[in-house]
Amino acid sequence: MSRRPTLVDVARLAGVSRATAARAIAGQPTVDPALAARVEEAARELGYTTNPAARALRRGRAGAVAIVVPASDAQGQSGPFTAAPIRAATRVIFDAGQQPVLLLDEGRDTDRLVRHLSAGHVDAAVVILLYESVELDQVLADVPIPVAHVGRPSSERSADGWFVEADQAGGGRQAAETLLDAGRHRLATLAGPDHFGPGRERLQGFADRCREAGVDPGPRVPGEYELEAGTRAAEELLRQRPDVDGIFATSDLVAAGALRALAAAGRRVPDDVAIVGFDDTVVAATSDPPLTSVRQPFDELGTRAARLALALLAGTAEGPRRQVVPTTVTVREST
Amino acid sequence: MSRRPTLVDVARLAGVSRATAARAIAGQPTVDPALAARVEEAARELGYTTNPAARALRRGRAGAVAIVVPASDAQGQSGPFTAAPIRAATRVIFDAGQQPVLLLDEGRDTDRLVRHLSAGHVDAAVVILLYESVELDQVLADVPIPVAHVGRPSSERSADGWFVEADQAGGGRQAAETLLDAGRHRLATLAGPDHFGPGRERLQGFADRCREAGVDPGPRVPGEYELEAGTRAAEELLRQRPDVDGIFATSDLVAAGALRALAAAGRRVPDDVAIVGFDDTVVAATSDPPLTSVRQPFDELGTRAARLALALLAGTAEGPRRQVVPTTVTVREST
DNA sequence: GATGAGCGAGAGATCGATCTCTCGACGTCA
DNA sequence: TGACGTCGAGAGATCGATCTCTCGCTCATC
Repeated sequence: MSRRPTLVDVARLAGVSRATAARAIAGQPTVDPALAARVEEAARELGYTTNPAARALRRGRAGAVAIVVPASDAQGQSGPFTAAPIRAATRVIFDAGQQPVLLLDEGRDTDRLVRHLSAGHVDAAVVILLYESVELDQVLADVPIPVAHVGRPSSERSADGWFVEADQAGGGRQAAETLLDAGRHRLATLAGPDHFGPGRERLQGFADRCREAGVDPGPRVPGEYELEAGTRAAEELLRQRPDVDGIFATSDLVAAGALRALAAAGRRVPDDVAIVGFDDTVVAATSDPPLTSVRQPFDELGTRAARLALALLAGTAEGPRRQVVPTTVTVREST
Repeated sequence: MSRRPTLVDVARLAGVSRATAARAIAGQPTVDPALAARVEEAARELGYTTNPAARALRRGRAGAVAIVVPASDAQGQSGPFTAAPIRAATRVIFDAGQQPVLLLDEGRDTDRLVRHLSAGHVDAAVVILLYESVELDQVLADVPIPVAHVGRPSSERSADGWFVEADQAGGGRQAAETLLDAGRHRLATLAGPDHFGPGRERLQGFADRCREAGVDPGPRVPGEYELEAGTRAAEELLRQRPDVDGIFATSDLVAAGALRALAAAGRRVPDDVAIVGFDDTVVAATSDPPLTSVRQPFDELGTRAARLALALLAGTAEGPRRQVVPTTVTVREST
């Protein structure tokens, strides 16, 4: 019979009691080194591994941490954005000896998610709020386990939660600096939808930095975060400000769309017009010319949020309840 | 005190024994309906949920299924390819009442992965082999839990495993048909690296279909799956076969790169040259013009593999050990 | 030489659900 | 009316690790 060996088997083989075997394996100091060695040897010989379920039951901890992700558009936008923090968080959680459990927030049926998080399946959660996921943080406020969020609180109600987010305004400032450093002064911005808070902050940061430099941030043309929308917005922009020489698009897709309008209008990039995108996605790398883009530190966000969740679980969390991580600029050929 | 309610609490409140309460909650038929109602009422009142650890211990099942993913290039290629099957598998596993546990295969330290899969943390595994992950299927052959793979066996040794894969050759055939239907007969292919088996099959399928139609599949220009490589390969192709009017690129990135070479050479797409990509990634959607591309059924693969893993666990798996799922063609403006 | 401190190890209890075994009650049939 | 069968429900055992409590031994000190 090939039943999995238990601690009893190890103890028997080593000629000690269960308690001693447990102590030896846990590495507790109150064990005679000779006995500990015997136990370890026995464990190795039997191929013993501790039964996670038994440990979980006794300890009252599941030994698992959830990663909650918006499931909305698997193919579309959020894919590239959520993949990085998911992987980073998974790595941290696994390295901490916990099971990373991936949970999808399907939008509808949030109840089920909350129930799962409350039922003892996991000890803590990392919640990725980037894009979509409307007010999930509020729903999760009542969950009886520690939660670390990637993204920003959707309202005051979740102000007592823990958050890790990218410095959106700072990213806007970096975009401004990039254009200013390239000697551009006739600027303009291609905005996203107004309801998207982070997008507004990017623009705010951009405008602030421009004004600090004594430069007019220029007109702000609104639109959706889509390629065609970017093309249309850029066409509109060229009508409003034909002499534009520096554009900040708050999304790579919009920037890529804008490139087409510029090419169609006979403007050379970056000679006539420089353009900076946002997010540094594969689209930025593959557009023609490749886009200079502001990169959000998605891995870093995931890593920090996971560490935060583990620290909350251990009761050792410290520092501010909102961490802001700086963005960086990936320079390519559009500036 | 706010200890989580246990079955004992429910039983006491309902005035029955633990055993009866357990039976009632499990929905077993051998319970007086009146008592069952009382138990359910009590459970609801107390907010009882069964303790997963206790259940796992008693049942000898962890109640979790792993999803193993290559961690290699989080930012790069595999991101878009693995995201879809991950999500699909996650959904299926969660809907089956199990915890989806995400595990990264970091390449090095495969031992740790194997140990985790063998230690009782999970009851089964879905392993995503798409791209990279060399021979992971062989390493996992000895894991004592059922494993369902997405992708193909890397050798004969893993022939007794369970696999779900996309019909690569079929995809190549579809690409050929798309070009033939568009009336193109002066064809050529842009290949990937030779060691990449699925890429070879795509070309084989393409060539087979061409020959069936009595058309020469044309020259095959090799290269890497990268944008610049695509440009260079297309330049070479235009030298080899200046009159080409239909190109099959075995990757969207290569196709997108080729578009640049074609544009530079003054060829209009699709008027002068039609081109079909592979994978239907965001690059296909955002290139200029947008690429017609062969789409691999990544969600379907993930869904099927997860269902397979659950079936293997339940002992109800049937059908062939290798399932092949057809690709589809997403028609855009390049053909 | 005796007492106390300190340390290591064993026995038993515990975590909570679930499975098995047993028993009691009721109904049916001879 | 008595014996047997059926069905529902309770008591206890069990899964395996770990925590607590207690005991015994050794060494040091008076």
